[in-house]
Amino acid sequence: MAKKVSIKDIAAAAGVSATTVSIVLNGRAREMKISENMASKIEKLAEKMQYRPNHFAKGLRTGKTNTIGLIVDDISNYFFGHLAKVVEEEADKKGYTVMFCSSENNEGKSRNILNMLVDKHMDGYIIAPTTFMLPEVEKLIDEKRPTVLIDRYFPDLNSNFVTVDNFNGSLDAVNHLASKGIRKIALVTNDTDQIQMQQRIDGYLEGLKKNGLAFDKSLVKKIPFGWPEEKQVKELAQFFNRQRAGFDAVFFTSNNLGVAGLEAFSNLGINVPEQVSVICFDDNDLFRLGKPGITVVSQPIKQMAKKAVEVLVRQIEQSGTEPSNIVLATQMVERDSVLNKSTRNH
Amino acid sequence: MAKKVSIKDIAAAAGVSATTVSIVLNGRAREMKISENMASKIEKLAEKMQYRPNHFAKGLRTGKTNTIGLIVDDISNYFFGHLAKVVEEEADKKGYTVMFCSSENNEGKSRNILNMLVDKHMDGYIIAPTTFMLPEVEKLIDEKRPTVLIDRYFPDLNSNFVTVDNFNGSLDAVNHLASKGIRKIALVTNDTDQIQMQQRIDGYLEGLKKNGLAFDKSLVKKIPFGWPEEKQVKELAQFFNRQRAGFDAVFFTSNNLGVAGLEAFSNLGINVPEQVSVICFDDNDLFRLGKPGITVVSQPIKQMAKKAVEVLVRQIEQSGTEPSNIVLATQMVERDSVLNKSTRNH
DNA sequence: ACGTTTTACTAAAACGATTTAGTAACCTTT
DNA sequence: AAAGGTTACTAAATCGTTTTAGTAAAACGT
Repeated sequence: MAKKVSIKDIAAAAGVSATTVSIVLNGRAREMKISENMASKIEKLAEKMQYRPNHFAKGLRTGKTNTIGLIVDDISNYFFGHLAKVVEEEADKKGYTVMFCSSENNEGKSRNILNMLVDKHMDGYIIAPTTFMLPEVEKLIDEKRPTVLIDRYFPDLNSNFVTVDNFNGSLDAVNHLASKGIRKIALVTNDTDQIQMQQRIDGYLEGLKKNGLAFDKSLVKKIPFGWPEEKQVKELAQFFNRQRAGFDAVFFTSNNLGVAGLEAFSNLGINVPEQVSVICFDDNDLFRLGKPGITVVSQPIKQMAKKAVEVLVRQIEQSGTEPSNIVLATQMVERDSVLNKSTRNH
Repeated sequence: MAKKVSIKDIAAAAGVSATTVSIVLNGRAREMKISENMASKIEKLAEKMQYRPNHFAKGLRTGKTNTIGLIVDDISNYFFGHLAKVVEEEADKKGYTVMFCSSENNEGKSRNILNMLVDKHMDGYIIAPTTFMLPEVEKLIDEKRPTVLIDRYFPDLNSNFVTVDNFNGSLDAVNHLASKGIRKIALVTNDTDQIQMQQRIDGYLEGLKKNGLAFDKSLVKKIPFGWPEEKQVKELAQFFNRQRAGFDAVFFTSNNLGVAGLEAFSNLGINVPEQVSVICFDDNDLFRLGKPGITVVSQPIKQMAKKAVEVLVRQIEQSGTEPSNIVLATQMVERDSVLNKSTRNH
């Protein structure tokens, strides 16, 4: 059971003090006027003795962990899973590991998670914040801890964030539907008051207005966040069934709502796009490869993650930079879920 | 800028020594004969002063982090994403957070990751090991670090693991196809020598044999692991095109191969199941909700994750338990991707 | 050849907890 | 009332680093 080698063991082996070893292994040999000979001797010894610095001791002195905390709603969600992957990749490139937690959009859990991460001294935080987290996030920023919000943000909080242009994305979607002669567009969204959802709804409203379409409250369905999928499907099936004649298209504001919606249509025997057109904010494998392909407003996930890590690491390594507010463009990806009605209408 | 409160601050406020405070806050007051009065006074003070123990100092003394490391191939993959989610949930219930890394089935990265995690003193490890990781995993176990392998394992290594019955899952798949009168079954798998893939292949082979079907080497396609999806699709399209007449069904040994395969069929204009039947090991949203629904051998992801955490935490908290080898059953989920040919043949 | 600078290091404190080895003061017991 | 036990604490060491404040010896400038 080879005992862990410490800096002292190396010091003893090299016949010098721990200080010298520490200096050399932190690459400050030149700066601290340690002789070339001694430096390379120590480096070789460290290598040979398989020295690995003790993370706790180092952290205790320096406060650094080389770890960033990532908080998302749900790691198993297509969007967040892919986000997380790129965050991890990019972080790794810059020498950081990532600790992730799912908030499940749950008040208690959101808070606990953040406290836990702070206790564990993350060097920085990338957070898709739930609305409950406002006080905690505020505190984080007050305390000058490097933080980047992602996917959504708090309008009244001056923080780093990376989002997409939700408003124009939704507007594009409605314009697209309208351009195909569709006039009755239902909206399926969730009941969180997260800003990105609000913006998507606003985009929808603006789209209706711009295209001279009436807003019909009965065509808006809000699904409580966090419901299990089957429950969402049931609820949507009921809604669709009740409003059957009332709409020609449905705009879903998130990819998991879209999935539930498609399942509901399938259960009801409603065909897409023959009986109803569908468009969804955010993409996934099902939309891309399923039959029919679902037309979506796709988000540049990779870019979002990359930017977030970039901004965060910059902030970690040279604090005091101004908050970056990054808003990326979405992209409409036309597939087969929207039927052209304009021939009929015009 | 409120300075962090330490145990000493509380000690000072309570007029006692740091020792006493430490004892009380670790719940050992009774055991150590600290008076009720003093104990509750200290607890109240800790609360009021918002004391949070320093993770590094604690770790330095005790070696514990309350963190478990999770290594998967790719967190954005449906299977691993869902696995990770449940791991996180279960770990959270038991007071642990999880740090995750994607190995990307890459030799260098696999090793680095594991070293990094060990450096950061995870209390335990849940690993979907790449074959390269054998030496590292061996070392982990030698050093008595709590470790559970998941999804796959090393046959020659006596370790905890949680897998599914890959052999019988595949056998079921082939039996199912055969029962529908299908006789020419192609196999699409990857080129890793991970045991779960090997077992799935073995199950396929056994299935052929049991059903009196000839093994045709030209109907087996191995896709190099880690190729970008488009490349996989191209390669598969080529393969399918070349062997067009040679097979009636394809058995995919993993869910991402299945996705690529469906895309290839779609690109070639080949219809499932009219022109080719499809069955896949492992499920996802596309298979479940796409048209046609894909018949799959589904894995009990939740259960796997739960078991893994359970076994790991047991090992962490009372070391010296015998390794658990847990093999869970798979389940065939019949959908619409397999055409019944038996009426024609018999 | 004298004072100053530079070189090449080191001793000890500090980070914030836990743990070991005590020790007064009080309480029993005989 | 002396011996022994219990109660309710504490001082100091320790974990493994980094950092501050040195110091002896060599080199340099004049």
